[in-house]
Amino acid sequence: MPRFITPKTLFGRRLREARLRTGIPQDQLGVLIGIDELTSSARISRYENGTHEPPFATAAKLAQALRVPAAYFYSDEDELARLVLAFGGLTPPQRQQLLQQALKLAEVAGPHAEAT
Amino acid sequence: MPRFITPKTLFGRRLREARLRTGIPQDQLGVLIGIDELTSSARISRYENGTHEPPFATAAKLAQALRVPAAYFYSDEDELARLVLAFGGLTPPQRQQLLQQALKLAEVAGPHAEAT
DNA sequence: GCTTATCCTACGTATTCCGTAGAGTAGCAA
DNA sequence: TTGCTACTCTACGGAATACGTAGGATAAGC
Repeated sequence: MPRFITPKTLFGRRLREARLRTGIPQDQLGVLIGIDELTSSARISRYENGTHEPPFATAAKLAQALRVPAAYFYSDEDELARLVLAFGGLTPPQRQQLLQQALKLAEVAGPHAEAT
Repeated sequence: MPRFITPKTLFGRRLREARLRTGIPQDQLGVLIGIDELTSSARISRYENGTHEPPFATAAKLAQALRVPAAYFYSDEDELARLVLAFGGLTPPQRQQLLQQALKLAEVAGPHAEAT
């Protein structure tokens, strides 16, 4: 069996990206979110490879463990993924500032676009 | 039975928010993503109320129908949700610009934060 | 070769979702 | 009031999916 299967899902790709950034193995990540050490590697592996898709509650725990917003795992476009990631590293006032910038750009783009 | 149950999940809350913004009923939304008209209201209702959680493929279709990034449904913080929403309404160059702004802010915030 | 660390997967069980069918609520008109 | 329509919710059983278990596969280092 191959050492690394290419993720078949967006979720799997993002999860692996985030996990490898931190450098921790699959089983350790599983334990971090409360999975029994015996089964944790299997679970994470299936998430990353895309054979199984976890419920959101699990995704949220993974996000917390990896220090990324949960929405990161579901960001289809890479630019959006990076934006979400950056947002997660900002202080509250910086987040406000970034949001204001986004809203201003959206106004110019087209008021028909959803930007409540 | 009450006319509107308060969503028990983040996904349900966001989905209802997005759907009501467009003003279309549950069954129409379901049909838009290819669900049979007979069953579509039931499905959407369960998603919104949080009794069931759809697979991501379904969430992606809903996002497309409602013209929001799929990540919007999984954005836990309201500010992030609005940011993602705004991003969805931008042109490619504007997205680039917004991302650059975010990365610059992230640098100042703390280089230890993940902002690759 | 052996050992260790890491990742993958087949099997059966458990959990969750889906389609069906129908009921509850609100609004409006006659 | 009654009836009609639009919209939303939910119980049930069958279908689909995830989970726990156990063990196999690969790569690196000794």
